Amino acid sequence: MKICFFGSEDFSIPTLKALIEAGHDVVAVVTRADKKKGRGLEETSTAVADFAEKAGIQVYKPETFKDGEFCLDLNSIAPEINVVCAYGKILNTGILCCPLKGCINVHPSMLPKYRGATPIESALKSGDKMTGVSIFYMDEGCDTGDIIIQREFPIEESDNRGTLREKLSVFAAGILIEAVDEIQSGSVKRTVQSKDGVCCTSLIKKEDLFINWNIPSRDIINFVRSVSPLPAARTFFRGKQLQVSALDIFETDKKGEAGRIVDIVKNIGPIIATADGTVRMFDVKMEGKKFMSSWSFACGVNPKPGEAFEI
RNA sequence: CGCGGGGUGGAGCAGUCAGGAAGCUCGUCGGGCUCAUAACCCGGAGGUCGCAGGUUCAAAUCCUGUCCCCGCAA
Repeated sequence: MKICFFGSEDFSIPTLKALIEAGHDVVAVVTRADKKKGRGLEETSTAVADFAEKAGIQVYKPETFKDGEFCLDLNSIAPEINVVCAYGKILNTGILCCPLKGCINVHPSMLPKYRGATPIESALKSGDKMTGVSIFYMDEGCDTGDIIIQREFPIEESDNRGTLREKLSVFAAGILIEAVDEIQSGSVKRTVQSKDGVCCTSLIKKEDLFINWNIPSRDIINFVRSVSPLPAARTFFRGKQLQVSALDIFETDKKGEAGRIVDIVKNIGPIIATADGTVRMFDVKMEGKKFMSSWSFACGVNPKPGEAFEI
């Protein structure tokens, strides 16, 4: 199949790779434009762009679709289908309608659940035990199109955003190949999305990264893993920002108001009160430092029971 | 030249502004207490204070250069 691939993140790469390895003719890769990024604000291309260039595929980095310029390019490329996987931009009608056999998207959730920008994070934050991957025909709406294949995937207790994204990216690649094969052979079936269980997700804002200690332990733990290792959950201690990698419930008799340290346990570190119990931290990162164990943090900073983590 | 923080015994920090004998919480080694202990007490080992120059009677501390790490912002 002659395919034009749209993707911008690490998540996109296993899918792109699978398409190439399955012998499909990936004629072009479209990725987000280079951005100034990091210390020193150097222009950085996406991982997808680097991968595609190594594979010798033509790379496009359109700034916008509004001027119709890229649409002309795409028409001359004339792919049979567009495959979109974590591209990061909304495609307009011109792009969607260009390929004869349609435009399909890889979405890491069981649609119509968790439509939108942060399906993986939302599943973790909700404490779900299962999530999945949906391959669907794109339409004008946001993740509302007809489903081609949908398959469940388990979430482990130990998973966080990083590990689950990685697993799902590989899982998704396999399913996408099946979907493309069905399209190629003409055996593809379309299923309209259920009207029930619709649920939309939005981007995670910066202020959403701060830990609210005044909710149940389980919810805090799930929240922290939904943003770990990046962009990482934050809290404040003595006016300085701390990043926290992971939390777990730690039973103790000591009590305190939410956010306060109730005890310092040797080789574990500070024990912190929540709305309904107490938790421990694993690794923490202070401003200007690298991640260190919670116990190292306790050795260096010497927190006292009664002190509070804020915001 | 986007803004900022940091590199101090094995770990994590303080000390730097107002130069003058290397500190704190741990770990480690030896001894003691104890039925016992990851608890407690006593004692010891371990550091060219990132690297290179400079100022000074004297530099972790001031000046210059250099390498590495991190946060913000995007």
